[in-house]
Amino acid sequence: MQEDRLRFGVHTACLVCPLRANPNFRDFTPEELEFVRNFRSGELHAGAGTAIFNEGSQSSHLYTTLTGWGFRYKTLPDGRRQILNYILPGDMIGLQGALFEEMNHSVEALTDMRLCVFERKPLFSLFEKHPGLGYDLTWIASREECILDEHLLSVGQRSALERAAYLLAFLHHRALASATLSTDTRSIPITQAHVADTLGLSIVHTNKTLRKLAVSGTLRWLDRGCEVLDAPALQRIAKWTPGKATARPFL
Amino acid sequence: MQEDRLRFGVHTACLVCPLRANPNFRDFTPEELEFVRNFRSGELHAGAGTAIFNEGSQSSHLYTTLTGWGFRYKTLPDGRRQILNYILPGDMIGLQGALFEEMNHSVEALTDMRLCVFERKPLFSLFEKHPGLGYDLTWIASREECILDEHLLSVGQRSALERAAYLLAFLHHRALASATLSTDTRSIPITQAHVADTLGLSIVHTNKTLRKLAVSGTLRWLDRGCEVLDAPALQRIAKWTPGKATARPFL
DNA sequence: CGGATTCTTGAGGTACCTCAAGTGCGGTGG
DNA sequence: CCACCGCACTTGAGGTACCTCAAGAATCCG
Repeated sequence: MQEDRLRFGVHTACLVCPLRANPNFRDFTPEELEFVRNFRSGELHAGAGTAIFNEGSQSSHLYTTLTGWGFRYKTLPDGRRQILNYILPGDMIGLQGALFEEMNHSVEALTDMRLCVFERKPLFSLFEKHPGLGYDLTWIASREECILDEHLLSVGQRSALERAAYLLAFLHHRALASATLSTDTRSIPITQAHVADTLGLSIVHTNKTLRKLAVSGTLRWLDRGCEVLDAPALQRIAKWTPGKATARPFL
Repeated sequence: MQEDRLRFGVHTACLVCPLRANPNFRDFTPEELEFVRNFRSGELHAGAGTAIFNEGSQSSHLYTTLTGWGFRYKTLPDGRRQILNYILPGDMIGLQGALFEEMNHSVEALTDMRLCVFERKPLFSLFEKHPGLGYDLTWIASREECILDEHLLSVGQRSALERAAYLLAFLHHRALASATLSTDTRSIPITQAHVADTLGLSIVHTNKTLRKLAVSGTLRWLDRGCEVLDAPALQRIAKWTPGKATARPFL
């Protein structure tokens, strides 16, 4: 929450961008790379627990996640919180704030995060000069929509057990796809309170539900984290299968 | 559901497009209008109840809604259905199908609909030749994302009464914004089964909840339709306020 | 007029909630 | 070093919001 945990770092070149090394992401043409390098205005470090965006605020920046985990959420006036989606390396943050007047959701860092910073203003020139990148932005927005569709199906129709299984299968799948699990701690860095606020369940019931999954051997709960042991079993319980992955655009 | 209720109509010019006459939508430049006219490949009439897209299918077309109501939904293997969002005049259908391999939701017509048909293939040239229209597509995808965020908050955190109030306030607001209420029948053309599948509630409980709203005088339920009598009251119950409207892009 | 669909209402069940207490761990300060 | 605190997780007991089953009334359609 503390603003002082946000700090801007040195202007590292895109050439050493950890995302470009990842085969899950698509390559830029040299011209595109050059444009993005200029578009980019710096790097930001956000400590775990830091607020990156607040609902209702205006923003002159947008970010691409380089490392770390975060989440998007909305709240009701009385404090009820709904987590909308999680943010992993390669994900863009704040596109809504760049297109509309203000953000209508908040973003918080789950772990320490490294973010690539872009100015909001030259966004339109991106569409003018590099139609391919404009296309990518539409692609990115559409992909987020797909994920939200699936979450809505989950919260609206699935039982507590199915929902929990879906969420962890989903996060596990995404972590693998952005190659954060193999390199990093191998566990998903969330608390049961996060799971509860994602699934629309109480913390108590979330705990009992996760316990069931743990005794069935499909996952293991650690302190403030979860390790998925049997992803196919979780997918079967949730009646969910991940979509086929294609080379993702980013930035 | 019957395919024979889908029929392609004559190629009416964009010049008489009912959306362009609506002040809620933004104007095209003459060049953009000319491009869109060529991009457009015809018009489609879909009868009430017709399936326009099916989850998992591939599509070579995308549509913009000219008149009528529809809805997007996903289902689980055992038949549970989640309605994701409603489709009104000016809304685009099938963008996901154009960007990804296949559709991951279905679309069905709620009333008779008139749709403007576009080919999927020349979509990229839209980004190349008219950056402004490419920007608009990103805007449109982002707006859908905003709506889904709010729905997710609703289904995950709001009580049955709040959810119902939110949904009807939301639909009422959208109908006004696309000017379908004043001209048309003035009522929202859905059944209580649709409301139930949107809110993640059973039909029985949905009925009892809507009844409460009806006796409090905020709405009236007609046969297969709903008339909103006191939109501000619904918004207060739901703890929701519509975002400020700006001139919307379309096509 | 009959059949299908939608809406309505009651009665009983259950999945999830709230309240309440207790454990274990990591961090902080004396 | 230990005492303390706060946070995350755990577990039990009782309550309630919503569900399922069932049946009836109203409306539309062929």
